[in-house]
Amino acid sequence: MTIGELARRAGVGVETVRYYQRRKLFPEPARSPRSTREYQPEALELLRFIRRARGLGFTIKEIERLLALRKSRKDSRELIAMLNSKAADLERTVREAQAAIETLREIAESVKELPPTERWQLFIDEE
Amino acid sequence: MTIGELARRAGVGVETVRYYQRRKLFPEPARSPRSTREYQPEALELLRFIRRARGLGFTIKEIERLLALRKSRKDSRELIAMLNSKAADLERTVREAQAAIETLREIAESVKELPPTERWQLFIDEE
DNA sequence: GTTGAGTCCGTACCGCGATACGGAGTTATG
DNA sequence: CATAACTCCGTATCGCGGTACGGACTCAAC
Repeated sequence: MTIGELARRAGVGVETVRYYQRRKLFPEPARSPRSTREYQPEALELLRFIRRARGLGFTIKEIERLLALRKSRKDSRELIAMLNSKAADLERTVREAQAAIETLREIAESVKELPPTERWQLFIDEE
Repeated sequence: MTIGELARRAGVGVETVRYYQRRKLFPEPARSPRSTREYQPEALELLRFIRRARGLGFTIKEIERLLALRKSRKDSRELIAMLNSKAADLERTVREAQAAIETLREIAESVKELPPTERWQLFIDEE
């Protein structure tokens, strides 16, 4: 598989694959005689893994760790810890976003009732 | 008020205030004879407004627009539209985060039951 | 035989929001 | 009168995750 085909099948850009390789997320594959990268099917799996993990909110640094765990095939404790901790991060994100949504709705409601001069006070956060 | 006092009272860093001024979010105040910035109380209000808007998820570009609206004291339609649109963005964020949380929980569950070799398949996103 | 698509490489740049640095000047306190 | 605490300014750097560029190459189809 060439880099273009790999990227297309994994749903990422060619430059992204090269970027992951620079970041050492992704091993440099063997080269063909004409020096183009030759990917094995496992590379596609790996790239999909990365894409999925990104989609779940893992950073590249965290994915490095996930990949190391995957390779070492040790016990699953750390993996489970990472999954739970990421879920907890996202719970916090959700709570914060929900609080912001509520505030936005409140402001929107009040704006309708207030004259232009007072309207903007709503935005001002004391403390 | 000096920049340091302003920043402290608004809960941001001195460099952040200077940054906002560079970005034209925040007007350059008058200067004292010794060339330090002299802020009026309104500056504190303004900075708190900005901090609040940031906390609600508005980008600096969006805040520029909010500030323009605030200044122009026109009707509130655009303001309300921005509030609703930001709330909608956040709703999407919430939904995405919740979906990710669910997936993470599912993976965590399944990981416990699977041998090391199959454990990682869970992560791989087809398509 | 040339056009187009793909690939190679290094490096630069993007958006976002800050944050840090360093050398110089001013002011209050001891 | 010196030490600390501010402030000034321009510019550089950070973290994050890419994305783009440009010149050179190989290859298949027409």
